[in-house]
Amino acid sequence: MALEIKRVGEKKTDMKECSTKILAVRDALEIFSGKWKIPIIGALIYLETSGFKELQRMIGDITPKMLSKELKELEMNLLVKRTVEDTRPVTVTYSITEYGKTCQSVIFELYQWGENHRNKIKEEM
Amino acid sequence: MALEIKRVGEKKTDMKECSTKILAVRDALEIFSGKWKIPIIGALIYLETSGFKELQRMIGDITPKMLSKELKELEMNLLVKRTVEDTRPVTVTYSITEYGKTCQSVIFELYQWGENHRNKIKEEM
DNA sequence: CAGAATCCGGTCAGATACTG
DNA sequence: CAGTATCTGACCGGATTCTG
Repeated sequence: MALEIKRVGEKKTDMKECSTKILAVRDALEIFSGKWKIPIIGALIYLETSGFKELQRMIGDITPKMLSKELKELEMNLLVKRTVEDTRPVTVTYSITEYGKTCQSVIFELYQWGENHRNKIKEEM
Repeated sequence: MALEIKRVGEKKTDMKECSTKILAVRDALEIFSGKWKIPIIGALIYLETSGFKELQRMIGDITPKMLSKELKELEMNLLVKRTVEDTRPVTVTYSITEYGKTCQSVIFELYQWGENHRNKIKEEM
């Protein structure tokens, strides 16, 4: 199970081991958080490949600045591939990488939990 | 699979349905993001029940303001229960709820993906 | 002990305008 | 088309101090 900590041994060891795990969780969280990461990933999975403007239209409200920034981060994390074709004017296409597709399972977990949570919270009111 | 969008029918319908899903994902993300949520949940799963100061010591660097704020949010989301015992001085204990434990699976998914991602990124350098 | 109140710098993200 | 540049208000999170 998550964050399970053996109750044997000393506390400090356990908490240290735990901190390392927490770092991994935070890494994952950071990659997906921000207002636009998930929409972008979703759109790219849907479109498979897309230009900048097309992507912007698909997502809706995002400003070019934000789109550019988020795409850079996703690219750094190897989830998205940016390709420049040397036409005139230059054609730039973005596509999701095979590796990028592996995050679908995490996103799906988040979706399920979130969906369930919404109902839970509503019930309680 | 996550964010799967049926390729039949019209785009607008699909994207709208997709937006709703994205909201659920964002809800989940919001609950776990912030610098301290995961450490707090982890500590509470470990301690099962704890006082404010004890929790603060366990987590390490967190200021009382942050701890207080995060605990309130977790309580609002039914993940944490706050109990006040009418002793003198008052004893306040925090514990994880049964429902709170259900997020372990999500956190574990995040942990696994994050851990794997760290290696992936290292490889690439 | 269990917090609340205040101050404050840094980052986030939107609006707008501009470039090649 | 594919972005960059600048300005700005909002918010996050830390430090410190104070209360019952």
